[in-house]
Amino acid sequence: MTDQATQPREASFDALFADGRLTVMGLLAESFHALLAKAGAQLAEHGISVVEFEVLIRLARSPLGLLRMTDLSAQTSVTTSGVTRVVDRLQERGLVCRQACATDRRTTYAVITESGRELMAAALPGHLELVETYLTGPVGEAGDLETFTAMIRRVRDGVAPDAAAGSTGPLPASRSAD
Amino acid sequence: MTDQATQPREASFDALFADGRLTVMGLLAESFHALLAKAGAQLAEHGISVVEFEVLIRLARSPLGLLRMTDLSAQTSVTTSGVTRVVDRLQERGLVCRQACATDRRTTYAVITESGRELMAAALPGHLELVETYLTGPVGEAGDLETFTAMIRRVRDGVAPDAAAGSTGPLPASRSAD
DNA sequence: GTGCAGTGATTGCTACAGCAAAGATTGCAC
DNA sequence: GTGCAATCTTTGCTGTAGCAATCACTGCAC
Repeated sequence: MTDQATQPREASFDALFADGRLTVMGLLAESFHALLAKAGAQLAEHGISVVEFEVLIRLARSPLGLLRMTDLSAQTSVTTSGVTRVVDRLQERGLVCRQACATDRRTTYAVITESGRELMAAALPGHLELVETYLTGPVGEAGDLETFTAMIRRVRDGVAPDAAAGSTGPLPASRSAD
Repeated sequence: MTDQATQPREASFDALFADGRLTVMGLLAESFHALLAKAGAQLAEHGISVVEFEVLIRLARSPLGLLRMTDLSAQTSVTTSGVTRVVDRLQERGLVCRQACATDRRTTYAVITESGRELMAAALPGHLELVETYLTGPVGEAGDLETFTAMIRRVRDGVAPDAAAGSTGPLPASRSAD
């Protein structure tokens, strides 16, 4: 019989693990995960989580401060059931409220409240500073930030084309979504 | 009552949301999230999840095909309790096994089995192809892949310096969340 | 040897998110 | 008007991951 433990590792097998693509993917995973952890710790000081921040920022950016639950889901990489529960939590804290749609009784709008806007105004500067410190700053030091943005946008367009399209609905989606 | 919906948005408030840093962070989040979803769907065909893949690949890359639970945790952005359960699942499927350490009875090694290596050999080519299609390919089209790698490595070094260093070594006197 | 601080792995508890199903409503075909 | 497919949201169930506590062991001081 052949020696089981050490034998089966052919050169072609090991070579797979040396692939540069794996390195890039690994670096991206480590970076993003750590970035989220930092952001999460900072946002926790304001009493919200990363996904809650994500929902609030979409609402705050929306012209009328409201979005349909479905659109929130499309814009935030959270499923519709997830949005239901996130909005539940935010509503309990008075950061958003639900509002019925006058023309279609199936749809529910999530609306950011004054309190929600205040929290965003308090949390955003620190968040931007963090992004500057750990993402855009280092990127700029190793190359051109605009180039990086173009690269990552290209990736996004390829892997999540739906996210690039503007949010559907009655609201004027002005520029290409970012 | 005061006009709740439209009044409180000063120019300086809106300006925060137009910040380019938010755009880059958003693009990165969408890209990475979608990338993970694609990878997860593909790996599901092989019966494993993304974190299970992450653990298996670390073990497969390790010279002896084994790592201490703690080291696995350090290398995979999963907490030690998370590693315990992931290894539980993998062990039930015969992809890894636990092995006691001869010199320190506290430590447990996770060891990749022959079956685990076979699964990796089956899953890796498709995974690499996917990374090529959705990450390195598009990046290369929008610029230089080496530049991108340097940028993202710079980010990683800044935000997760521990991951860059070898897994061994005493923890630097650490203040965790800053 | 005994005691004690430090390290490694596991477990109880909890929170969160996805999937699939259900409930409610709409618009369309006839 | 009735029936039916599609749409929007919510809910039940389940799987997973983190935190903090616990158990086991080591190495050191005395």
